[in-house]
Amino acid sequence: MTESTPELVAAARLRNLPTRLLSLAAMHSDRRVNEALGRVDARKWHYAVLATLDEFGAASQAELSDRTRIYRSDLVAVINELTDRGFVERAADPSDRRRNVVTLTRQGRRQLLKLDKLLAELGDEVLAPLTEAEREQFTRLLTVLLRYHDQGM
Amino acid sequence: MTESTPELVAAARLRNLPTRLLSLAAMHSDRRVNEALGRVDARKWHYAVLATLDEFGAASQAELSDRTRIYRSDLVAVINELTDRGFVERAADPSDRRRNVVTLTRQGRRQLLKLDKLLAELGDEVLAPLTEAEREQFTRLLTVLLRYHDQGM
DNA sequence: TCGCAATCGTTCGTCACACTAACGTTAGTC
DNA sequence: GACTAACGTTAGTGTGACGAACGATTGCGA
Repeated sequence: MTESTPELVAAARLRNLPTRLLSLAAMHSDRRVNEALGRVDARKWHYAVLATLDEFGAASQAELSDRTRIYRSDLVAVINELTDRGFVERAADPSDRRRNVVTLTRQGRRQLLKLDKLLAELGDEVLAPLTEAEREQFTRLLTVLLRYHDQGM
Repeated sequence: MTESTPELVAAARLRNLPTRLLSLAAMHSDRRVNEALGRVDARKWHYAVLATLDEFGAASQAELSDRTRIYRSDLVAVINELTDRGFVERAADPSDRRRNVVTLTRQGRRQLLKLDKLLAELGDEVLAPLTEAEREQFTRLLTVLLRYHDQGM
């Protein structure tokens, strides 16, 4: 009814390889998130930008890129999409005409709240099999890893 | 000396989003793994196939695909690469001429041991900031997640 | 004050990866 | 002996991370 594949098991070496587990888990998680966001015509970059603007106020694209880890080149399209949807406004910075100032609109803030809820649900869904304590432990460990490698964060 | 970027911090909402942490951590990990394997002219699929053959013996490509999660279509190229390097042999299965039988060679087993060591080092490197107990906890949590979502594994 | 280097936004292109579709070949089934 | 299903293979799609180059602008040092 659900799956016709025999569901063969992987080799022990693979099952115990932490880098592989991490990769597979992230794939699943990403897929879920992308699907769910796609259903409301959003992408995770949208959320990243909206949340950043909400927390730090209007910013240049360079700053947004640094904070969200979105490449400057890719950020262009993201801002385009957000302006098309009326969630942000892009204007030339009068004090430095190389820059743009990206501003969160009222609709943008509303969308942010909507995505907040959606992503919270998704997080619960992805971490469903973990207890509350385990979830905290999990995010703590991930944070430690990121802080260590990536000097950012 | 190392980084010229100001290293801006991300928004709190993003810092606490488990799906995002997972994604970022996996990206870092994958990148390290791919780089390291690339330096010895390998890919992670190579390891997956070699390990599977070592553990379960000669197999058809369909079975390898099921066990390694590599798509049948992509597996073709992987087996090509491995035969080019002399690590596996591909022959028609006499008992079912639709299938191929993929066999691990002596060189293949040697390569597997080499990759074993390399990946163990990489695992240590990636999980460096975690204590031994935390590492076990981490892989355990990942396994729980995978087992829950993905009915395979 | 002039020239050089750096920064910003933008466009274009690349590379790898997950994933689908279609197809010829071969095996089992009724 | 026709139909269906599995196998390996080819080709193609979509996306995401990433790099190169460029015009416009700014700041800095000679």
